[in-house]
Formats: sequence, C-alpha cells, structure tokens
Amino acid sequence: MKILARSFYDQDTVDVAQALIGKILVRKINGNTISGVIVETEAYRYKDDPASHTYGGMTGRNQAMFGPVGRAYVYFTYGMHYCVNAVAKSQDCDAGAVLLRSLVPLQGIDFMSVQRNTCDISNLTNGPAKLTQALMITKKEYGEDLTKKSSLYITDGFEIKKSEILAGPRIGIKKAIDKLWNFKTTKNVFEEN
DNA sequence: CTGTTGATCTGCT
DNA sequence: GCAGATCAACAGT
Repeated sequence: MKILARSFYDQDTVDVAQALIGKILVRKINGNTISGVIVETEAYRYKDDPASHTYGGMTGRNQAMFGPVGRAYVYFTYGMHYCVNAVAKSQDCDAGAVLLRSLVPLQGIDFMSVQRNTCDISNLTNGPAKLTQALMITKKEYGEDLTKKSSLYITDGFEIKKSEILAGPRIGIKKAIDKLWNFKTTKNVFEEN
C-alpha cells in the first residue's frame, strides 16, 4: 500500500476532498496498527469560505492550514472533542484543509473498542470526533506529516468512481450551506445513512 | 477582561 | 427531538 505523495495534496481543496474518499488512514500506536477507510470528508477553504476556521486570517490555532500541504491539522472544539484535517490546497490558495468526517474500521478494531468504550462497529468511527477518539488523535498529532511513514499517515486504498461519490451541504455549520463540499460514498455497507 | 459561539457526541425524553 | 458538557477563538468593553 503506497503512501500518498505530497503532490496529492497540492491540488484544489475540493478536489482533494473527493480524492480522499476510499483512501486509508493509518495510525501506529505502541507497535499496534489501526486503520480505516475514509468514507466521508468535507472541504474547508479560505477567503471564499465563511465557514472555514481560516476565514478572517491566521491564528495560533489554525496556522497549520496555512502551512505546507500533506500535514495534519488537529483542533479542539465544543470543550471536549478533537477533529482531524489533512492540509490540502492549490498553489494559488493561501490556506485550506479537508476534514475527515467518517471512517470504516479495518485494523485494530479491538483497540478502537477500548478507546470508544463500545463494541458497536458502526459506531466506532462514524463521526469526526469519534474517529479521533478511536485513533487516539490529540493535539500531539498537530502538524504530523501524513506523507511519511510515521505514527499517522494516509495510504492508497479503494478506487472510487466519481459517480459513487455523493456531494451535499456540510454538516453542523450555519454559514455557506449553499456550498456542496461534503463528500461521501455509499459503497460501503457500514455507513449509517 | 468578559461574554458568546461553535466543523460534536451522548444520554435522556 | 433536545439539553448538557466544557474550552479556545473572537468581538466587544
């Protein structure tokens, strides 16, 4: 399984969000391998996107989204939840990232069950804050290089056709809901719908 | 410095 | 379907 190259993230954020569907997120913890297929993403851009963290300029929290592509952007929200993004943008964009919303577990399911305190497979990683908890992703992973074989990276996965990707409004935000930058596939059985 | 809001999930009704 | 948990960024004083 090949790790996605830096150039993969060097495209328009919305394109990368679609391309990431079907790819595999891999996490290494103490010799354990935990992985899952990415089945839902959301694109967040910059000046044309009022819902993005970057709208309004760089801050201490979002500076990773302005940095080099192919890195992880982790943030803390609602007082108790972490979410992961992959920094991705084209050359003419100053900032952008793809939120990983949902996974289908592949390896390390027992580990995830312990983290999430449930045995329900379909409930392990089917939400942005759930998957960070299941994969033990915290602020320590802020800025991790996803193109190196480190403790967190993304590899090639299943081939998903454009026709199998569904676009819709992004979830949980009130701004820019006219932008259909939420992408998911119904190919896998574990999706909740 | 203070108050409000939020890219969420859980548990209860 | 709805409130609550709980904190970092931001706008306003």
